[in-house]
Amino acid sequence: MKQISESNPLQDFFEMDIRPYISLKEFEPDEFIIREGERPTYLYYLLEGRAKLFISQENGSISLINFIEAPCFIGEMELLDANRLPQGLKAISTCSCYQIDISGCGDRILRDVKFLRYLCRFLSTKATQNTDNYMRNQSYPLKIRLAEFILKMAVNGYYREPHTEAAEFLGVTYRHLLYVLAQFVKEGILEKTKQGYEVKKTEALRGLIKNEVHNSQY
Amino acid sequence: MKQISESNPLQDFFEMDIRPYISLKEFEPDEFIIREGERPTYLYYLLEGRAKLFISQENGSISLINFIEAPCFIGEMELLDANRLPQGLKAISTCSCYQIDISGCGDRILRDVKFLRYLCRFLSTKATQNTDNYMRNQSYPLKIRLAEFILKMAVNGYYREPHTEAAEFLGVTYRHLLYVLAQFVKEGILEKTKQGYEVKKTEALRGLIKNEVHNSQY
DNA sequence: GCCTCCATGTGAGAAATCTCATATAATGGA
DNA sequence: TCCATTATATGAGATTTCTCACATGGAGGC
Repeated sequence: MKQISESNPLQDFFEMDIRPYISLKEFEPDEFIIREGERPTYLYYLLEGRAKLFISQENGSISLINFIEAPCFIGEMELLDANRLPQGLKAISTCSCYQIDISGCGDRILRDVKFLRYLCRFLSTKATQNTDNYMRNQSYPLKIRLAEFILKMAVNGYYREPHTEAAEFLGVTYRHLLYVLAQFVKEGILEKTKQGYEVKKTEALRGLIKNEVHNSQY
Repeated sequence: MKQISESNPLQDFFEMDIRPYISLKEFEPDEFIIREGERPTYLYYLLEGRAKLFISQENGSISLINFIEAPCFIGEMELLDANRLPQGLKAISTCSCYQIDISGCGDRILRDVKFLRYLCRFLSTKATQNTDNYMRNQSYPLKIRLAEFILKMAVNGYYREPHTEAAEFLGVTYRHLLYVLAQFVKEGILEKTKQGYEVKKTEALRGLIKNEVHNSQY
């Protein structure tokens, strides 16, 4: 955790001098960036890496609900709305972030017009992208969505998500997920090992996605 | 279009005095609130009514992409980002709005901390809701999603969306949409007339949705 | 009027997905 | 250790949804 002193790209998002509050922070794969229900003491800006958002249901089970991809802010919702209960966020790959100590400057950030404007633009752009994404995705068969999912979740060439979690996220039954995974294994795209499913043909997965996207332009 | 002079609920969202720029405006069903590609001259706040968001594809066809429901701002994305090309928005039911003349105060609004903060909170809450909604929906069979869709789209008890548009929005084939609509007719939930499908059993549609939501809590 | 285009509508078989039943590890308490 | 719970795994039949083929009707251009 070293201090940033010189010019910093993050400074572009603010009118105030944010640099005194910034430090660098890395999270290892599977490490929690934010624990569910625990109010974060930092506002993060994810420079590199992927993370997954969780929420736990009334019945106690945990659900994967979304992905976070660099570059973007993390924890801005909790900063904006003190009443919102934070969702859990866990690193997929190594995540390097700037962390901004909001205990020192949270109220000033919330009066920084440049930052608020940037955030509004970012959030509305993301909303549009999310909608597009949902619309595009909903008509694809599991084979395609699973291909995307595996590529997003794989670390060092290995896919090792719990099937129950994946099935819920993908909106299909456990049974059917297993069925399609078995197809991938039969086609030699995946190989089952003790460390998880090894991705043998990344290109085949990418191909599935690309073809489907293009076919849908009818 | 009458002037608002006394206290106004919209004022709560702003630090500046917004009242001089506000007027009331009503849109009839099927009337465009924003035409695609045409930069709106007002920021709207929808008080009552429902509207649908459109976008036209590269190939010239038009796609329904989302719903807007009161109360919420309309046109805030275009205000925030002058480069964004506006999506089309059409009233489903009668929509009453406040309209804020941004030619007179757009730059002041964009420096209004209270407004920007409200908008950030609103956008992030909406993003969360959208995600939840999408997650919940994706696993439902068409029967359920169509029930919701019909309830949202019906005006005065009549559903009359073009099937091509509806099928695309719901992410199913035209063929299958027709099949499920025919089921609804057979069950006496809908009745086909020259003015569109008449909704005969609103409660049956609501029941479909509710049951499915509850069943999914396993 | 005639032609084209597109939305509407129907049938039949195939593919995707679900339900249910059942069995075997793996995991976490008591 | 043993038990209870949960994740993993597979089979078989039912339901949902898709594909494709084809027919009809309306709207606009000429």
